[in-house]
Amino acid sequence: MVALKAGQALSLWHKAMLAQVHDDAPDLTTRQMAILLTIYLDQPPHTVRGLASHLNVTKPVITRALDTMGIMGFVKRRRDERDRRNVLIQRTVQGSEYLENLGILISNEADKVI
Amino acid sequence: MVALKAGQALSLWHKAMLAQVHDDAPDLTTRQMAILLTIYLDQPPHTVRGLASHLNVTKPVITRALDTMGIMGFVKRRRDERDRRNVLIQRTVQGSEYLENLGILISNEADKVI
DNA sequence: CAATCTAATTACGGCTCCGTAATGAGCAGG
DNA sequence: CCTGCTCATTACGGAGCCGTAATTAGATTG
Repeated sequence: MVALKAGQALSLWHKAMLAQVHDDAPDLTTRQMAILLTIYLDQPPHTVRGLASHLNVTKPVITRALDTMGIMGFVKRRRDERDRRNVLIQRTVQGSEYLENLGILISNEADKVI
Repeated sequence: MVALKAGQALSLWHKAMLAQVHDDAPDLTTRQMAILLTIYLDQPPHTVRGLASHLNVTKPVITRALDTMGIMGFVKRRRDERDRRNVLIQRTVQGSEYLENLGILISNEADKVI
């Protein structure tokens, strides 16, 4: 992977967005997507507070996003037994597959950008 | 620009999403972003009907997105004088700057992906 | 020139998200 | 134990987007 110029970056972004819109897959909001990717790409453990501070949003935003993505089956919650105030957010098979497909999709579109 | 593997693509996507969330710039929905990019990257003329068919969404979706992005100053409308039923969607300086910055942002993040 | 077709918009009811503020539950120190 | 603190969630009113259906305005055809 070498330099991606601004124009090519926009073109890639365009294709990826179009693919997302065309897919009638559930489309997450920008915040939800950022949260999901953080959960899957950054080192655990993940807590509501940690995610809120990392993304610089309020905690209810995280709670609601976890609710929504929990229903979608992309994440699940577990109580931290060492400090039961904490909630640990965990990955799921379904979430992994969703992101894997997304990665492939973007990668494929990148190949089409000269 | 050469091969972008799925994992790298996800990482890039992640960073771009995080940057979008951190910026308190107005964050567009996926559909709005797809519409805006189509207007700026594809050949004009652009009409409501054409955009709706290109993105495979209903016309009110386009109308509403144009309303919102019009208020933001990212696009403007003009009547087609040859067939006054049509509305031609046009670019603005502000919209160009917005997308230019977005392209640079993504490009910069791409540089950080090994 | 009336009937018909087409483009875009508006209307409407429903759903989701937002931010702020209040609430519930668990830990910790005196 | 009880007071204070922290973590997460819920409550609430407001705003935006959705899809379907109706509406407005302009073109077209016989």
